[in-house]
Amino acid sequence: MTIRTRFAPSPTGYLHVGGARTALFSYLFARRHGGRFILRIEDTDLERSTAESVNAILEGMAWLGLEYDEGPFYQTHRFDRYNQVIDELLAKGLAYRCDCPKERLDAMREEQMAAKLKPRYDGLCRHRDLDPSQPHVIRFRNPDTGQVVVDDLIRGRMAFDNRELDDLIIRRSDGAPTYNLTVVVDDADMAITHVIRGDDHINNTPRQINILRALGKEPPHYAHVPMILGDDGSRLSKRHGAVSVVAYRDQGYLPEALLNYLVRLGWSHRDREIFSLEEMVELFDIGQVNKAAAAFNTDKLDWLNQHYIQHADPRRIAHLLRPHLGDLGIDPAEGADLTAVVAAQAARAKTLVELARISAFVYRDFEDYEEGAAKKHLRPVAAEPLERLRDRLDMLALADWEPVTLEHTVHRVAEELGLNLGKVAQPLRVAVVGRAASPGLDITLSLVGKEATLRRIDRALAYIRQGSAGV
RNA sequence: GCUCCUAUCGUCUAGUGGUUAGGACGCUGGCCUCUCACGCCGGUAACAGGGGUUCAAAUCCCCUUGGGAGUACCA
Repeated sequence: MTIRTRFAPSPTGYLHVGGARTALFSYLFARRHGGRFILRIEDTDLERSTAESVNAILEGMAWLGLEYDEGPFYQTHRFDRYNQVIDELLAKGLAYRCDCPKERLDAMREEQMAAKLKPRYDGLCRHRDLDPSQPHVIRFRNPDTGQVVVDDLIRGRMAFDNRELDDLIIRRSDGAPTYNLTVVVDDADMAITHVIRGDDHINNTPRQINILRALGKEPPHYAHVPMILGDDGSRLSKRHGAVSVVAYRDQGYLPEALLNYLVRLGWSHRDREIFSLEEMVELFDIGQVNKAAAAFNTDKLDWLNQHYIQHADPRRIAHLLRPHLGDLGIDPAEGADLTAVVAAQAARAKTLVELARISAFVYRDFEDYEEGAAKKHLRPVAAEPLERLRDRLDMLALADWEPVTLEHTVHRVAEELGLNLGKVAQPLRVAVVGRAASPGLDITLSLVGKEATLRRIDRALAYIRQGSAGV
């Protein structure tokens, strides 16, 4: 039998990292076993579902590269089917109409809570024969004895007593079916073999199995993956910074970094940390997934992102970097080859945003010197080496403006002046970059170009003289 | 409240009765070095508590405590 899994988000917000991980696990499990991965949009809550959310989810999935084989299916397109099932349950006496007013239900709940009981519908309408033309909801007649046993792929055996459950509503008074009914009908109709979802659904599982059995279907296998918590161990929310997958993209994270981070949240393979999507597919084992919730740690995500920026094809990174440079008002077409810039800078940035920020100097003169750097390196003693550098560099032909010659020039100036290389290199670096950190000077100068280099050295010399005059 | 799930370094995890409790991020010492990174070498730090079972428990059982979820005409 072909393995079939599904990701079934409800479009009431963006695709967040917890949902993305659930989707990833579901995707990996299907791919690992040569099965099919299905996307289903659970939009039966007409009030809260939006088209924007659907788009955000689709966009997030596409960015991560989690391709689905079937779908997206929309539950709102399947109301006829749900009603057909509900009518069938009604006809078999496995469901019934109920017109209990909200006030009665609320009062009952309060009484039960006060008596330290679990709030449950008391089944008042179970044996009443209501007029279908009057407003009503449909409730599922849940078995009231016995228990439901679930052999969860992640948690092992879980048992629930039927007497803890009550008769849940499967169709609202407005005629719209509810989640616990639709999910069961769809999973059965779509021949889902493995339901992989967040563990917030554990408590729904026995109800769904009961409905499934009433329909004469065999339940699928279940795997409930734990939730993702915020940095501080509390429930993940906006307060913890980015939670939406697309927001990570906008902040300069690579999809492979986020996927790698998410897969290691709850799953591991020996001592290994780096996994491509293909490697995950090859090695993933749902039974190996951790049972406990995991806290999201941005530091580790940053480390992975830096790793991937560093090891990816610089041409691809260059392409992805363009919009971030654009955000800084820079068009890299008007300067050094962006791929060369990426090759020089990749090891220095945790995100593409940072990469753009530390590379801006290649394409335009910086605004101000970094305070500490100027104070330390652009002092009067730096004037002589800078002047000498300016002369020597000016003498270089444009054709000689390349790393080897440039490095040689800087070394020669240091020797001539009898100075440590650092006394020459650092003032030059601050003069050209504006800060005390950059790639090797040979590369840095070659990227910046002759004209801008000389211009910036002049600017630094003026800065030094101005500073001395003020003392 | 009730039901269910859950518990190894700060964080992510390895571990399935016998280990000096391993790795990774972070932090930190050093090497490399024209700076910053990268890289390399080293250090820091954990079995929530209490009872059992066993020759032997991080591993099995029970209780407590902590964390999470559900308890809707949300999904």
